[in-house]
Amino acid sequence: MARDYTLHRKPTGPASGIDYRAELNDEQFGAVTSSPGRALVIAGAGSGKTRTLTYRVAYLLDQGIDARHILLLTFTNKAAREMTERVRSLVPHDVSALWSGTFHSIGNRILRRHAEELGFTKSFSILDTDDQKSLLASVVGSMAIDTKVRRFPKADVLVSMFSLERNTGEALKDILAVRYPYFDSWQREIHEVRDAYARRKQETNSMDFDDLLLKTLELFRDHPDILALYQQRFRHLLVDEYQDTNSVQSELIDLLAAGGSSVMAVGDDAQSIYSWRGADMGNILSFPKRHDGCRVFKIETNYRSVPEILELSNAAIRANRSRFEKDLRSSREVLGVKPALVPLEDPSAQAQFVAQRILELRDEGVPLEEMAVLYRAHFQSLEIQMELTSRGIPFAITSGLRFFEQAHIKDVAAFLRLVTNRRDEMSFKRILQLMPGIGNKGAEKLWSEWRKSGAATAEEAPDWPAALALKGVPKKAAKMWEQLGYILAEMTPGGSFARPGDMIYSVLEGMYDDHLKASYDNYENRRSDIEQLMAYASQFEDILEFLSQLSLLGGADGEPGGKREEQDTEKITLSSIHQAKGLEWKAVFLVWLADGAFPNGRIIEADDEAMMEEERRLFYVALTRAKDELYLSYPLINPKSYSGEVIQRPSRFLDDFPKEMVEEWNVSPRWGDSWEVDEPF
DNA sequence: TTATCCGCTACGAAG
DNA sequence: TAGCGGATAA
Repeated sequence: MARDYTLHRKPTGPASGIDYRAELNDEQFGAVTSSPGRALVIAGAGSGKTRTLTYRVAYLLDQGIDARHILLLTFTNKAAREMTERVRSLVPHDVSALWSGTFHSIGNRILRRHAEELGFTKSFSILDTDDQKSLLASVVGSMAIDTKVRRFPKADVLVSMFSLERNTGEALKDILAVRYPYFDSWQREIHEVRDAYARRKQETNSMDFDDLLLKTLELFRDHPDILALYQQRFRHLLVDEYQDTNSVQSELIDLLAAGGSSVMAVGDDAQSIYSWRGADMGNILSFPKRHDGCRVFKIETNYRSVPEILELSNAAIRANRSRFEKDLRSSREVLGVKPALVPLEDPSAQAQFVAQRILELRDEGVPLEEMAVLYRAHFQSLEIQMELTSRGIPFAITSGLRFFEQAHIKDVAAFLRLVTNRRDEMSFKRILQLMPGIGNKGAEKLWSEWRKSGAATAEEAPDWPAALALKGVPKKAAKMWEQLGYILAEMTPGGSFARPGDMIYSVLEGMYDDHLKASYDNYENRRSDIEQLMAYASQFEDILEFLSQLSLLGGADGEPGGKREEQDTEKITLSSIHQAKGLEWKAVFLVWLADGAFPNGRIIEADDEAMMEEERRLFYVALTRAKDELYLSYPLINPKSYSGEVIQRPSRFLDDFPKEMVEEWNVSPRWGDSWEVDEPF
């Protein structure tokens, strides 16, 4: 017989004194102050979703809930950071015990604590897409598959196949049949590659991004005692962007909630744009069914956009068949200016138009911070970047290549990964291939020597220079090889780990700086990137935490360091629509609205209704980012298309709303001068 | 086996 | 235009 006993912890702080009634509208108030239990909040674009969630956290704290009982899950690091900050500024409570983060980062946190139960050590490495590709290439290479006779899927295709399988829970066989019929004849081999890949990850003590979710789920399923631990701890679960959860994420929540915790899931079906990584709108639709006594709150007042923009958005999304009927009402006054529809001759004219209009808006008093250029895919920002640069307009771009995915950053990180996880095959080989005379094959050989030597799996820290006495080191590499021993020894003084920042210093000065000078023409840039990384690293005491952050933080919102002076200067934002989700600006330029660019050509070809509807939701997300002014533009000709000069059709999404909702601008060039914009009135 | 050069192709979104 | 795979030189 167990006895229930309650531990009364001292309250984490005084009441916040927030007047919830006054600071929230009725719809928000209802959700924020709802009693514990299960709740689904359907919150339209711009309706104060973040506000609702952060006030909910504040409300829970005010009710005397211990911060450590709250788990706040988001999809992006930026959202996590923003919410934590807003909560911090809202309440006087100490919230350091509150867990908030992306699903992946929370998974990582849990897995580090219990890695042993799954046959890993807590210093497991995290493989990014790049590492996954190399590992898969190595797996395929070792399997004697004759890729010459018939085309075998390339590593990046394999990555998406396996990822889709794991994130949707569908069988690989079915995924192949439906999405990759042309590889169906390789079915047996693909399954073998998948299994060998899983074994290699285990052997090398590494997890990929999908593992961070799936292994957490596995941990909970196979270890009821551990699950119970977290069920007890997290009495209040809050999930942002619930419509974008995939089967693994939704199951994780359901499992955690099964112990009787409260759950508040917030989302908007019209903004579900991640099905390509397994997101399933069905999760939000069936949420009330899966959770007993679930209450549904709808928040439909839009505070963001003027009626002209909101009506256009509503009309655009209405073209989708599968959606909840929902009409957002704008709380704002009619502005009297319609969104602009701007056809332009070609991409460079489009870039010039955007740049010129940005300057005009700034003269009218709109700060650069309040403007954004959005596009479907990163490469579509190229001309605009060049134009802004040449006109001296400062911009911040959420770049396609993340900071930590650049080769030189990954090279340096490989050293740190290797000292924390000596079974890290990818890092070991990566370091070796920096040396002259060692390529793919050489690295492979030395890796197996290294494994044979036993140092890879030894319990205690190796004497590095001695441990590296391996057979088969080419003469050309001998000098650097010796140097490597010293560097690794320096990184692990007395068998413990040096500080992350010092480790990077050792790598840079001990060896990598020479490599940079020898291999790249932009040595200075790369060196300063690494110095930036060093500065960022010195905020960390714990090497494992630093490496986790490096893998989990996108350069998009977490560019390490970020030059301080630059942060003060006013900048306009360039961003993909996916990354713009949840953000807002006074003026938004949505560019490249041409069929084939947006909607994306592959989706047009696929001729799949569901995919097209998701694309349209993406369009909707873009439109609803704008508060006051919206410019929809497209180039008529694409001269840089690889099939030569191509005349483009305007995006089919532009047909989804009546022409009267926009004002068409005729832009004509004036030569020898800047472009002139003829406004109809 | 590695390093380099050259022609050909494809150009999606994120943790 | 970069990023590759294949061919060739070292």
